[in-house]
Amino acid sequence: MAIHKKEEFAQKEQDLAAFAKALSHPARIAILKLLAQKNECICGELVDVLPLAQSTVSQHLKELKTAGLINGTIDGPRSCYCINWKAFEKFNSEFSFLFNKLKVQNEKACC
Amino acid sequence: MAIHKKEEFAQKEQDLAAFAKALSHPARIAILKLLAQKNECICGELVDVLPLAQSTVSQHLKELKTAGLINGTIDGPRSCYCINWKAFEKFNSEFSFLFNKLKVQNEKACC
DNA sequence: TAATCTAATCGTATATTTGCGATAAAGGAT
DNA sequence: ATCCTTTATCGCAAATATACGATTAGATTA
Repeated sequence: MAIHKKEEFAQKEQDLAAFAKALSHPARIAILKLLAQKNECICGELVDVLPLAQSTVSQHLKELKTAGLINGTIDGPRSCYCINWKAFEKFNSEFSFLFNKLKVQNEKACC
Repeated sequence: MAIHKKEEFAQKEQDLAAFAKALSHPARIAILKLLAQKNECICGELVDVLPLAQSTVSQHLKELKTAGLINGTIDGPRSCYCINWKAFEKFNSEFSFLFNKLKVQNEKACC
């Protein structure tokens, strides 16, 4: 892939794609589910539950954090994570908007 | 990546991840938008609008089709595409379900 | 201070994705 | 039958993603 083409698309399309990309691995879906099953931040624990090495889990967490889907705070020698609802809702509504818009415009889709 | 780890996660998590993966490139988001702006199937046209070579567009279409997000029919020497609403709605509602479920369980998220 | 514990980062190997040009396949036009 | 048009596929190169062990960094404990 000699040339980057992603930049040539609209910013909104890039943002949606980046959001989807963050969700595009089962490990990251699983992490989000685990973060949701607790009503407090999770410090560690993820490595024990997931079938992955500590470094790999840390890498997935970093990706989710970079994408803005989770927050991480340092608590002594640990790191605690929870879902960033604001960003999450934002992207969810953007997706819903796209999907609903598509649906309305295409009720008589052909094939 | 010597070993495949994706298979060790729950099927539902794999399905959601696969859906997100299909949406994880701006070109594919753009294709879906273009398919939605017409009330009929698009035969060609996509290559003229997108900043990509014909073979690359064809490849993205194949990925969307493999993921089940679009339908394709052959019309003489052309191929026509439109969105597969059934699959699209299914995944959308699954995502919404996941997100809403998370939201309800986590109204007092901490960080 | 030294030992320990947790988590991030580094280095590396391998797999996958992205992109293009070239080619093939298949129907329509001359 | 021969050309043309359209689209899929092949083959390749380069970039990214995935995963792990080893190491580092930072804080708590003995």
